[in-house]
Amino acid sequence: MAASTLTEVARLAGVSPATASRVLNGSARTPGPDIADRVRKAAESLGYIPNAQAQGLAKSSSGLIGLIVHDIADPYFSAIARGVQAAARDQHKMVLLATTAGTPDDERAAVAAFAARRADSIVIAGSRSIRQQDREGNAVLAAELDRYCRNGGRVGVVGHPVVGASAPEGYHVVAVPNEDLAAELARELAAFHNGDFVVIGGPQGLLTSDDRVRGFQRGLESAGLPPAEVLRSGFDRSGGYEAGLALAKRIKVGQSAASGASRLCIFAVNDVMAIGAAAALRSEGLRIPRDAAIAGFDDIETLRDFRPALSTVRLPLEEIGRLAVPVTATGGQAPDGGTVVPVTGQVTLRRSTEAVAEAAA
Amino acid sequence: MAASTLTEVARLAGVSPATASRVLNGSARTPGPDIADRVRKAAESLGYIPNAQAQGLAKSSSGLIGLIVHDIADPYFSAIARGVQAAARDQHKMVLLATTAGTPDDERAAVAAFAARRADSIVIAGSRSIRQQDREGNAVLAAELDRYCRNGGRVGVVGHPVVGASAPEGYHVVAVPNEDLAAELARELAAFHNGDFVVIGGPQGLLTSDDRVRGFQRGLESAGLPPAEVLRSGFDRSGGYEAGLALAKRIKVGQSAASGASRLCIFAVNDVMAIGAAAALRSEGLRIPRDAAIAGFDDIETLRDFRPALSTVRLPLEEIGRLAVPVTATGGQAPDGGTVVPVTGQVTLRRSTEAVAEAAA
DNA sequence: CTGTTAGCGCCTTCAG
DNA sequence: CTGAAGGCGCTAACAG
Repeated sequence: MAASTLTEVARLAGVSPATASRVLNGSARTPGPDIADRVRKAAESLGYIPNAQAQGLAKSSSGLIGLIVHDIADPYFSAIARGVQAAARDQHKMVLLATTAGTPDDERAAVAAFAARRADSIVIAGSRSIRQQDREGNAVLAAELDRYCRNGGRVGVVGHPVVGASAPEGYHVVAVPNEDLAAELARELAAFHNGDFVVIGGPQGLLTSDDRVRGFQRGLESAGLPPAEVLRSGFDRSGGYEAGLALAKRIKVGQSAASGASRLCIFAVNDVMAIGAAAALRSEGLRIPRDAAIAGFDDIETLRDFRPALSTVRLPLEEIGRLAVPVTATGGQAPDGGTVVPVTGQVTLRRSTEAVAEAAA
Repeated sequence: MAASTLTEVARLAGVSPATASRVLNGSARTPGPDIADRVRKAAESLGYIPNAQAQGLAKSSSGLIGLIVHDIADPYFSAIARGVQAAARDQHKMVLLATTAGTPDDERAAVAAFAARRADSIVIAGSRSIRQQDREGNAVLAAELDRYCRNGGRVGVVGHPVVGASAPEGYHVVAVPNEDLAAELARELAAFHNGDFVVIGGPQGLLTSDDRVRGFQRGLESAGLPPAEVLRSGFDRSGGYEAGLALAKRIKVGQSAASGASRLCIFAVNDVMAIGAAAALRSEGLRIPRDAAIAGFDDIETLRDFRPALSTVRLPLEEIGRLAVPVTATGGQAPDGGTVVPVTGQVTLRRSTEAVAEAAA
């Protein structure tokens, strides 16, 4: 027993399918009140549910928003996803989810799949990469996106424009001032921290990571300090953990050697990495902020109860997700192309970078 | 410039649409090697992307899996979502996301929307509720789901069967032994904890919460202990926080009064609540496990670095998500109806419930 | 093995 | 204000 169709409803109501369509789905004006009522009753009694596929085919639009993330279980992405979901709801659309682990080729496939489903818009949340190994992948992805745009699709990007994209009018980007915020963080830390600085960065070429590293260095410089050493690792917790392990050894050596060894200040380019690094230090018997200061970036909600409270840069993740959804021409003007929406964050210093009594050693 | 269609590809290749369809999309056997090649080239050069809506309409199936969660930013749900996503990928399907805050009426709407899109299956991850205020909502939801099943849809449910559902063959449930696991947790805690027990439960009527509370009480009983007092609060962090605040006051009073006041052991019915409660205690100057022991449930990954490490019951969340996706008849047998897949968890005792040196006070 | 003919369910001109 | 007709892009029975 398949779901009932519009035609069945129309027959039951004794009207034509066209009329039924007009009353049940948004048309100019609902026909004669009495007729309309009859149709609605018929629909009700049959438990009629319009076939969105058919509607989409006929109108060539789907009410779908495609969302691409690296990993939906990563709190950074799930926070953004919440925002996207909220925006989708406001637009009376649904969210189609794709996870790609950041692989350009998977992303391309996701875009193609979204295009196949005639998604009204696509939101790409993952950080862009310009690693050598991703060169070709990026090009193909850009081509796919361009085509999607040319066919009338809208794409929203969090953070950076898509590398190599060239359909100017289709892209909408939420610009996160990663570099500036990282610089500010560095300056604020430099104001009272007087030991060395170390950065735990993600893989070189990951734009978000690169921006934050660059910004941090710039901040140090503007505070009259030399650039920090940069450790490279994975952009996730385990990356932070590994780097943390390496740093822990170094710290311990330093402590046992010169008694004047200064306390290290570690900046991990995102909170999850920072937590990993902190866990590593702890596992080596070191304590924060006593033996080292540490700061992250993002201000992940789930991590706010972490102790010592993590210094970080607060990003309005949910808002970012909401803003990343392009406004498709539903009512008024045609969607303006090439939009850039700026958001801002806030340096948030907490316990993990507090100064400690000098006489620790 | 709309995307190119199969007909265009066929024309360019000099064959009929049917033939083109056969080679480009999965049919019995790809026609003549030479023809096939020609078609593929044509498709390539046009950048042809099949219109999934049209395919769906023709085949009446969509390659979509609907996922319903309370909140995608909640780590419990995002972990499950990751599993669902993985299963979807294996089935070459995409995930449609809906978030409902647990409101039966929103859930009903989501089911209807999924049905409209002809989702091949629907996964409901949120806890069921039998609160009085949800009675009617549940009934309507059940009706909607039943209808969806009758029309050939498959539904997978995490935890409990849908309240009031009655299309036996369509439902597939991943059975989480919440009650048994909570009982085991209680027994293990009772083995070495000798103070009072308190439970921070979610709203009465939330099945998952109820099960865990009941199980915990049963475990205490089997250990020869009286039942624990149960505090009711929201099923989220702030619920745990509020309850924690109340408990903190109580603990402090107890400590200042009789010197023999025993240490409380708090069981919050999920990790997020436990973290909230712990934060509350801390904000009142209390320390864990010194002033109170605390345990949660779920073993949320992001929370594993929390200190003191939280005792909890490990649930294979991602696996649960993966298992919750009904296997639709893609290759072999018709999907077996009314399946119940059991999963299991594991009591995991950590620092937050450790015994402390007696002479704390 | 390929081409032709019908729809899938709906929306949207166009007549009446 | 309503009904009839055509088509959205594709697949699935039939013919040839």
